[in-house]
Parts: sequence; C-alpha cells; structure tokens
Amino acid sequence: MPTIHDVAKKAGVAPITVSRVINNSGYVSDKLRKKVNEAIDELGYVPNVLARSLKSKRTNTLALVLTDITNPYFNILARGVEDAASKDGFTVIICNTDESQEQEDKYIQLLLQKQVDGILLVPADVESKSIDLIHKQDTPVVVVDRRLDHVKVDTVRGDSEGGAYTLTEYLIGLGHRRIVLLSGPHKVSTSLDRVRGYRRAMSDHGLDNLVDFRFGDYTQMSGRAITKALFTQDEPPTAIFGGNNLISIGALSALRELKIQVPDEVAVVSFDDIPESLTINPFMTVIAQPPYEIGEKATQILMSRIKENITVAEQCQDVVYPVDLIIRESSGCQLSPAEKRDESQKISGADQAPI
Amino acid sequence: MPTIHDVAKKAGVAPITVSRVINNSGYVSDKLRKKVNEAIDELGYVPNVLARSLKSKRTNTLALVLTDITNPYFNILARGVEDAASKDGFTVIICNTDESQEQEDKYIQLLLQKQVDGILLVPADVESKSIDLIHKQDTPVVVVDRRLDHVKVDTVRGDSEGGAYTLTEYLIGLGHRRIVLLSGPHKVSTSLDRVRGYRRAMSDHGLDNLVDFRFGDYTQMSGRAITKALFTQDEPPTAIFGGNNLISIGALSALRELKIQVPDEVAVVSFDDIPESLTINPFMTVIAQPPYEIGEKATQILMSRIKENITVAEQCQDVVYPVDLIIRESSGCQLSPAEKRDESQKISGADQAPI
DNA sequence: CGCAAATATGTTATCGATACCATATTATCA
DNA sequence: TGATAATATGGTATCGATAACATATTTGCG
Repeated sequence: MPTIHDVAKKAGVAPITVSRVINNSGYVSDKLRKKVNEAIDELGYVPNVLARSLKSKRTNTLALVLTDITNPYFNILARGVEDAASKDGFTVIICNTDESQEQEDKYIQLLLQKQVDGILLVPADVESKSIDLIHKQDTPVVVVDRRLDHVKVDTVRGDSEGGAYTLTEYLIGLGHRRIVLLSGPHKVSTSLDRVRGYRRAMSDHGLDNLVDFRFGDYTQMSGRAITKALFTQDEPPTAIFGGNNLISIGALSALRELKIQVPDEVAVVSFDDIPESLTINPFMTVIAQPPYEIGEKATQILMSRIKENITVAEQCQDVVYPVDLIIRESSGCQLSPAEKRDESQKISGADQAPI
Repeated sequence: MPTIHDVAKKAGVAPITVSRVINNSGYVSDKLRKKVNEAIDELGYVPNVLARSLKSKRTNTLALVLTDITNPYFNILARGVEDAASKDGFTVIICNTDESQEQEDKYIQLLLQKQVDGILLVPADVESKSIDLIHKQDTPVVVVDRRLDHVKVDTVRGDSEGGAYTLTEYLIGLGHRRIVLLSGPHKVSTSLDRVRGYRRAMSDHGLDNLVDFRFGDYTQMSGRAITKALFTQDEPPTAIFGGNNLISIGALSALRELKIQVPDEVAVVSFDDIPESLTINPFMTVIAQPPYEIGEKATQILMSRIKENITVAEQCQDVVYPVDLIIRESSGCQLSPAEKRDESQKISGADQAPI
C-alpha cells in the first residue's frame, strides 16, 4: 500500500506538498499539483486516516451502542443516526449488547480504545456505569431511547410514561378493566416508565386493585410465553398491553395459536409501531414513537458537543419526544360507553405519584 | 486523555514496560507489573488503538457494505457477520448504499482510508468496479448475497436461480399459467438470476409466451406500485412472484387495498422469508435463504483470507447456499391436478440456456 | 527601485504504541 | 566456578500524516 512518501518520491516533491494537495491547504503551484495528482492516480494512493487521526485527535467516527439492531425500532433509529452522521462526514460503528451490561462495558471499552469522537448509548440498565468510563476519557456521549438514573448526561427519548398512560386510559375508556401489561426487562428505563404510566392510569381510574404487569424481555418469545401463561389462568385479561412491538407480535401469535380472537375476545395494544414497509395489514393499535427522529436528534446533539468540545455537559438536555396514539383494529371498539363515563367521573383529581 | 507515557511516568518505568504489561508480552517482574496496573487504574488509562494499528498495520475492523440494513434479510445477515467477527475480536462498520453505485464507491474509498482489514460487499451492480479499488489496495474482500461479473473474487450467496426455478415450477404445478415476477433492479445479480430461474421454469413447461417480469426496486413501494398497475390491465395474473420479501409485502398490501383475495383470487409467493420474530401469522409461501449463515460464512472466509494474507485469491470460492421452499397459505392449493400432469409431461427434456 | 506581503516549497518534530536492539541482573548447569 | 541461558528493563527508531517553523521566490505598490 503506497504512502504519502511514495507519492512524494514519484512526484519529486516533499511529503508535505502531497499533504497540501490532498487537503487543499497551504500554497502549491499548479505545476506541482498536477504532478502530485498524477502520482496519486498512478499509485492508487489512499491516505491513511489512522495516521491522520493520531495527529489530529479526531477520527470522525461515532459509535452507536444499542441492544439489538434486529428490532425494527432500533433499526430505523440507526438509520436516523447514520444519515445525520454521514451528512457531517462521520462514520458510525454499531454494537449490539443484547441487553447485557457486561457486553455493553466491553464494547464501550473497545470503542474508547478506538478513539471514537462520540458515543450514542442505549443503556442496558438504568444504573449503567459504563457512562463513568466514557466520562473519564472525556468522550462526549448522548443517551438514546432510555434514561439513566443519577447521571448528568444528554438524553433523547420518547415519552414512555405519557404514552403508556394514554394507551392504558384509552383501553379503560373502551370499557376494559382487566388490562395486563407485558413489560420489558425490569432494569430498563422504558420498561419502568411504561409500567409507571400504566399504573398511574389505572390508579387515576380507581383500578389499583386490578394492576397487573409482568416483567420479561423485549422479545417476541417473551410476549408469546407470558401470553400463553396468562390464558391458562382463571380470569384472563380482556386487554393486553404489549410493552414493545416484538412483545406484542409474540402475544398476537400466541393468541392465534390459542384460537383466541383479536379484538373480539381480547384487545391487544402495543408500545411502538411496526414500520409500514414490513406490514401487510396495519392492524395493531399502538403508541408510535419517532425512532428516526430520535436517532437523528441524538446524533445532532452529539456532534455539536464534539464541535464545542464539551464532554461532560454542565447543562444537559433531556429531549422527550411526544408520542402518537394510532387507533387500529386490534383494540376493537368501545365495550360499554355508558359505564365508561361513570368510571372516569369517579376518580377525577387523583394525580398521585406512581411507583 | 492519559497516554502510555503518563502511565509510565506515574509508575516510574519506561513506556515499553507498560506496553509489555498491557499486552502480556516480554518479561516484567511482578513488582513492576503491579505498579503499572495501579497507575493504569488510577489514571483510567485506555490504550490508543490508532497508534497501535498504525504500527501493526492491523485495525481488527471489517466493513460490511450493504444496500439497506432496514431490510430484515440484510439485518439478520449483518447479525451473522457481527457475531462471527466479534468472536475473533473484529469490529464491524456497516454502510448503507441504498443501491447506489456512487454511494458504494464513496464508502469503499472511505473504508480503505480507514485501513479496514477486510470488506464484505453487497454490490449495487453486477458490473461494480469498486472491487478494483479494493484490490488495488490489497485489501481482502468477499462479495456477499450477490455475484459480480468478470471479476475473480470470493462470493457467498443463496441460490437465486435455483430458488426462482423451484418457486415458479411449484406455481406451475398448482396449475398457474399467468405468473408475473415482480423483480428487483435490473443491474443486480439476484434480480437477474431470479428472472433467469423463472424464465427457465416457464420455458421448461412450455410457457415461453406467458413469461412476464417487471424490473423495479427491492422495496415495498415498488411491489405495491407494480401490483396496482397489473390489476388495471386486461388479463391480470393468477399468481404473483415477489422478487424479495419487501416487494411481496407491497404486493400483498396493494391486493388488500384492491380487495382482491389471496390466495382465492391470486396466489402470492415470495423470494426471502420474513423473520419469525416479526410475523404474527406466517402466511406467505416463500423461498427462504439463510441470511445469518451467509453472513457468518462470508465473514469466516474473509477473516481467513486476512490471516493468510491473501488479498486477491487465485482460487476463489463461490459458495452458493441451497434454499428452502416453504409452503404456506398465500399460494393456495392446486388449481387442477389433472391438467398439471398433462402440462409437465409435454415439455420434459427442454433445458435450454435462459436469457 | 526597494521592500513588505504573498506565494511556494521544504525540514523537523510530533501524535501514541511498539519492534528491535542494547544492557543489566539472576538462574542454571557442565 | 565460569559460561550460558533466562529474566528484566530501557533507549531509539518507526508506522504515516501533518503542524510549526524555516527558507526561497515572486508579486505588488508607493
């Protein structure tokens, strides 16, 4: 592989002159510029950015550490990140942690060694401590999709609690009372926040005694397993609230196997939509977050931190994107409008702190 | 950010001694080793792999250049790559070209500058010339999922032609005659090979005059648009063959809108399955490729080329994975068994070269 | 015309880690 | 016991690109 010296020799100039031609910096006469460019073409010279980065202390590389790019939600988020990053000349390294704190730590370590300019982190745990490592290296970081407890850090996410509240209240409005939330992992902020929103909605409508949520994984298998278990018990729910898209898909496929009709026998609603490009029949009532925009925004914040050279921000932002309730068939229609009116009147004013 | 010199100073040793401790190379006494480790912990020292790579000429980084990671097929392929790579300590950079040759060239250029140890390429064009660039830099490369014309290069892919033949023949066997193939881009090998397989099957069954394929994109929008167009024409097909999963999803959603029953009014079959984790109701009859295994295998070949230091292989492999026909509801059942027997007898022996 | 500014090119040192060579000390065995 | 090997540590040069400084040459303008 030819280096800048080889080009320089071939063109009969000093290496720095080649550097000037490549970077369009300093002064180079047209005669030498031409010679150099010819040498570059002839040798097929490609500059070595390792050497360049070593000197400049900038790699123009960001890292996106997420749990599983196989999930369409993160997938689209990743596209948002990539598009925003490449617009500013940054490359993105994506790492999958599979919700493992250990994996997360390992990747963070590796990425810091690689001298990435900044890190976008979807933490596997609200108490994640890999942030400390990152801060110690003075590397800018933005937390994406989830919150962290006890840490000062820029964060971009969707409104999990609000969305869960809306969705739960919508079900209650339809007349449902036995509403079970199939939640994600108990150590993940989105899980916890969605439980919180759900509890608050139930509570606000006087349904404290019917609160029922099950922690699991953000996977189809988890939704499937819990749903099957639910329908072997005495009083199965009239509505299922899937904690994310994959859980809901699992729930639906379990119900299909059990030959339980949706929405006639059970209503199913979900946090997170499934992208249109993967859907034959948009069927589920969902709370839709904007993953592309979340990824994009987080990347923009990160890049501006990098430019301003701010590593541990004094004033950090917590950007919470509003979410949309999209009503489709899986939640059916109102069970009993009259009763609904009744109930909701009963509990107005109760706005107690949840969890 | 502390360097090896800072650690050395703090521990009262030479930098090289620190290097020996980090890499467990050479001789270091327990006393100094302990001192060095303490200094490392205290300073939160993280080695700079840029410097290391500059010296060693190895970055332990692979690049995966694909068209769109949003497609579940490539998504899973990418997981296969990542898992195989990280098992051997390699990191993966993923780049989306969106089927643009120009984007592809740009990324290849960038990746070579970054001194990646090897490249996995899903070329946007059978005539792709970015391979020349890669070869010029003596960087090992494996072509994934698709073929290249006129180039000596290791390739790992699914059997597009065979799969298309099987799927088409299956439809013919069910009694279908007006079978339309909604193909992908005309410059992509999988597209071309699937058309070839389809044509050969049609021809082998004496249906040359009914051959009908439409080039488009590997997207849901494309499948949707072409399907809508098809059903405004005089004699619509009795079967649709989607060139990939997204095209088929588009076709199905178009048919849904047109209120055309599948499989009662049209059969729909597809190349590429949709992963179970995203499917509520596995409905489509498909040719399933093993994307995870394809990604894994390609990565293993690439890594072995890197180890052997073989850049342009004299004897390159063309690994073609067999594909599976998975019969589900979307293709319906046989239209007319008797007639089918008749037809297939008629054309036996014809094995002419297609396209 | 003369001198400062602009243009043009090169030399040296540096980024951080490590290969290679040099040196010093301790262990081992004939 | 002396020589050789094994252990232990450090100095210097190097990977490839470039910033900072140095030095020519040309241009522009009073």
